[in-house]
Amino acid sequence: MNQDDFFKKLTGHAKEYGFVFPSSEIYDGLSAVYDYGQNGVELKNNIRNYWWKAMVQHHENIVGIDAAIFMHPTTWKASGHVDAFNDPLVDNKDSKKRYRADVLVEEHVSKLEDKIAKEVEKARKRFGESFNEQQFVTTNARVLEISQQIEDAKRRLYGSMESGDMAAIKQLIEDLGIVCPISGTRNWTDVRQFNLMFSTQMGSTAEGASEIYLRPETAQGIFVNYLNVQKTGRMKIPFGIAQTGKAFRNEIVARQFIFRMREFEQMEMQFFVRPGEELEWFEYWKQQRLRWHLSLGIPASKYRFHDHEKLAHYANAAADIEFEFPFGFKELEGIHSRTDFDLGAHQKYSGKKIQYFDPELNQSYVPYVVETSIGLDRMFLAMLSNAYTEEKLEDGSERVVLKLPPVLAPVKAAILPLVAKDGLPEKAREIMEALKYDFYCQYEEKDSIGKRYRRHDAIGTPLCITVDHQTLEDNTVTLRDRDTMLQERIDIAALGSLIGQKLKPLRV
RNA sequence: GCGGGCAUAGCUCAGUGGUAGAGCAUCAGCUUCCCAAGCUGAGGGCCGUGGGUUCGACCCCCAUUGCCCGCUCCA
Repeated sequence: MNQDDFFKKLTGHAKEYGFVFPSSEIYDGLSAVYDYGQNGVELKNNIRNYWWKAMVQHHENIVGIDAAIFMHPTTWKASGHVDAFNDPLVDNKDSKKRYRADVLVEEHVSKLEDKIAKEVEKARKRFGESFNEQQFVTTNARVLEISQQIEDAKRRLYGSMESGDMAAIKQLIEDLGIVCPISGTRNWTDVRQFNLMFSTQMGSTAEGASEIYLRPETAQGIFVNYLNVQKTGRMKIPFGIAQTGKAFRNEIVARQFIFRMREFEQMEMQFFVRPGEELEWFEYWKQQRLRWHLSLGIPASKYRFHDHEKLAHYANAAADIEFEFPFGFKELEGIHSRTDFDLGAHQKYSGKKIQYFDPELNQSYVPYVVETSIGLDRMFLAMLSNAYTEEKLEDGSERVVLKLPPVLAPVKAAILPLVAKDGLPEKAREIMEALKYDFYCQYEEKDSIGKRYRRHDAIGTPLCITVDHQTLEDNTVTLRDRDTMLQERIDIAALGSLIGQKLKPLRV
């Protein structure tokens, strides 16, 4: 099956079985927004819980918070999002390629700088030993002319960026004679600005209202609460603060199902460390986070690290954990060494001293931060796509089964009377009552037993408990395994511990 | 956002310028009872939305929305 067909089947399955619905579908949907259905919300909650337990409850030095989505506007000045998330974009009408307008200008500038370097090299050869580079670049007419062009271009670019004058940037591109590397033409569209942050108004009247943003990342909620948590929790460095929650980005292109949505959920942990030790911790968390993934029993070949060459404005090291989605290896989780950029910026903008007194070193410093940040929706998609399996059975029939890690499966056990009479439903209800406080179980008596098995295969229920006539005689039931379809007869009293056993994560 | 494709029942799809079909699914009854069984019956669609051409449009034309495929960024 090719990637396209597989992905279509996967999204179809997700909808048909109540995992993911297009948002507001009866109104034709809302682009790149999706809703989680009755089974989807269980899977999503289970992933979030599994992460929360591993990060917060299994680490004595990590605590959680739940910060608001609305934050003071200055937060986003300090974080750099107001500036860095404003990309001026321009299309070449002939090649249909899209470029960042500022990058086009900067690349042009670096070409000019190369030209100067070449002039200098030529001159060095010509003058030999007596060559004075400083004197050459300040006097040579050609070099001076190019330098002047560079100066002009930079001044105009940064001036226009600062004032948000998109027309001026387009004029600059035209004046510099920049051509598209693909088509070689100067046939550009207008430069348009895309702010990746959603904004809304806080305050009841339009006049008195102030513009605030919906957070584009949850991390800042942790940074602005650093002092609160450190003091009230008496946290000692190194320590971490974790948070899960919604974030919003007005993506230019948002597609690929729930992989890239405008509203999405992050699971982040910011780990505060001594300056100078951040790269060791960066390595530690890279390995630790991969272990978390592998503990779910997904093959290691599905994961790989991708180290960033180009770093964001706040990072001094960055790596992704990539997962092999149906459409190839894509970023699932990011691990970033964010230095003291964020806390330093908030210290500056807020005027509050954000420092930690380290008794061992007997000195104060702004802590460095190592971030682990995973997309919950992406993890959901990773688990769903890895689990989706179409099997041909020996009798020639087919079944579709979601081989989800049992700990993540929406329903842990289905409780099924073999037939809906002879007192079997009553017995099955008794078992349901006994188990439902520990595990999410579903009772079903409609349709043939085979059909019910297949229905639960399709939503990934790891175990089916079937009550038959023998149950009434000796209190045993059959326990069917989702993956092997094998059944064993066991005592009702043993059900709880057997299900519990099935849900234990791997030790990795 | 730009270019290309698609849009008919819950799902997968047929279909013709003259009032809409199949299989599966759903519901009811009967039958069967350990891996999507059978029989009978029922419900369900202003053919994505809005315009236009036409005596008449699901079909032709235009626009719009959504989805899929490419282009750039990110969790």
